[in-house]
Amino acid sequence: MPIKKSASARPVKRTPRRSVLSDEIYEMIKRMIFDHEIAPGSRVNIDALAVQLDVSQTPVREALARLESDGLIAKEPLKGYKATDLLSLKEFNDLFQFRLLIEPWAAEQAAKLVDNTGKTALKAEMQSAKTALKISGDDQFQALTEHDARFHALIASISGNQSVADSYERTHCHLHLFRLFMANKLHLIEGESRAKFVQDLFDEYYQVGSGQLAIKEHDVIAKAIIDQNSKAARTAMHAHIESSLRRFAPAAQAINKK
Amino acid sequence: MPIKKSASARPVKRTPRRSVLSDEIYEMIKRMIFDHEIAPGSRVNIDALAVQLDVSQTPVREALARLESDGLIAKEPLKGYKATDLLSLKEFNDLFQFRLLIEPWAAEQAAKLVDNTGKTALKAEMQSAKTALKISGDDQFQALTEHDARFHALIASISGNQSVADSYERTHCHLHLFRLFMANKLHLIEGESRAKFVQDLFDEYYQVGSGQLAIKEHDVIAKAIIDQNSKAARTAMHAHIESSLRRFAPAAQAINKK
DNA sequence: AAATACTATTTCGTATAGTATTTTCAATAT
DNA sequence: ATATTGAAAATACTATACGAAATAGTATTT
Repeated sequence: MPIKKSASARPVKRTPRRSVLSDEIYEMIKRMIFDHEIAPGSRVNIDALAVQLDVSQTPVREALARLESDGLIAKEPLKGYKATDLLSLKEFNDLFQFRLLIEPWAAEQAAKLVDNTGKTALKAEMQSAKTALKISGDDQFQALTEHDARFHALIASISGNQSVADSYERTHCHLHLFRLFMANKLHLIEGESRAKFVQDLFDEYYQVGSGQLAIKEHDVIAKAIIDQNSKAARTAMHAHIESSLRRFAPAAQAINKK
Repeated sequence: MPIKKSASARPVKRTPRRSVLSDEIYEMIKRMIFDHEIAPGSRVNIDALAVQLDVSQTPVREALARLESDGLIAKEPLKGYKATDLLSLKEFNDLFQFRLLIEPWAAEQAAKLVDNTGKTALKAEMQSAKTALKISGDDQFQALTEHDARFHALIASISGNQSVADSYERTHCHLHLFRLFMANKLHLIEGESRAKFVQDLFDEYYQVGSGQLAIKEHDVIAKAIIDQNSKAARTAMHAHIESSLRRFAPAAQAINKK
């Protein structure tokens, strides 16, 4: 009786991979765009990227094709891929207008349809927000951004309408807003002599002050949904998005003015 | 006096390709999904597809990656791609609910912002609708579907909000609705003995009757926009989408009941 | 200085080989 | 009969090398 070849060849028999390389690469590249490792507007060379990530071109190409559909990477035929530019002021306003069309409705629906699972998830997400507030430095803004993304996606999901949830996800608004924030920050750092001072003010304004405010607004929304008060949920979401628009507008303007 | 060099040097040289192969393949595959050459829910074999289209796997993979982002193809890691299933009744309703959130607003904005270029484009599109009504048979439904897709996309574009326009395009609603229609038709053909009779009724209802009705509704919307009557445009668009929902609902129900 | 020609780089697509995983299907056991 | 098992086949995934075609940059000529 021969020894099982398959067993001897793969003695440990590692658990089957649940994801494929191209998916990981997709996430990696998205991450690189997220934190300016790939700067807005910069060229993306497939070869170089493949070498850098230590994979072949095949998964990189698939990832870039998906990122193009997502609107995070732009393709110019025969010239290559480049990271999309930062949001123009118009795109910024358009994006928030779009969110105003779907998110207040989503919050309203969520309040109508939420079940115990949804309520638990909402409470957990708000708990994670409180944790994020304890972090300090740049990481705090990133943590808050990620909470924000999850919070809004969660509500879209609880609304029960997949089309709405998908359309929200595909805006990648948290990614675009974070890029604006980072670009603004980098700009300030390289700026005049008062850069450090301005930066500190900026940090305080955006991270601590604004962060706490945003989370307070999230709290109102979450409570309204948990109370199944649909009108209050809609109103609170509307107010939150407009408030968020006002918070980010200076950064969007500064970048476009530059 | 020398002959214009740029003219003499270039004419022989064939015009540079404006698109790359993977884009053409993307369109081809989308087309194959559109008219059930790739049936809903069926597996998509990359190898076979590459052979069939007479290209290598690379452009096919890029196209499929994009189609997955579009939600037209689903990927299961290590198992491969498959065409998405037909819309469930819930997805169907969700989709129309989503459209109700953005399209009436888009029509309203379009009426406010439309310029002469937009008015001309709207008139041209309505003219093409009249032409489509003259076609007979199955092609008519396809022609009407394509007009419908262009009409709604045009209004979203005139609204000036790129986020809104993109989100509409990405629903690919005309594609999904056409697939529902075709599936229903195929189902009827393979059905009972009264199939032919029912089919004729169906044709008349959906193609001639419904087609003319849809175009009448488009006319109302187009006129409101051209008149820059924003409230009327919003109302007309809202009514049209609800009317369209009612027209397609029987097909969506029939398929889900099957 | 401007047009042209040439070179280098890069993108795009092909071809192929190898590995990992799923699927198929028949033999075996329950 | 049903379920389990295990090899074989099919398929998905990744790597790699190469070549054609377009673009970008440089040098040369007029």
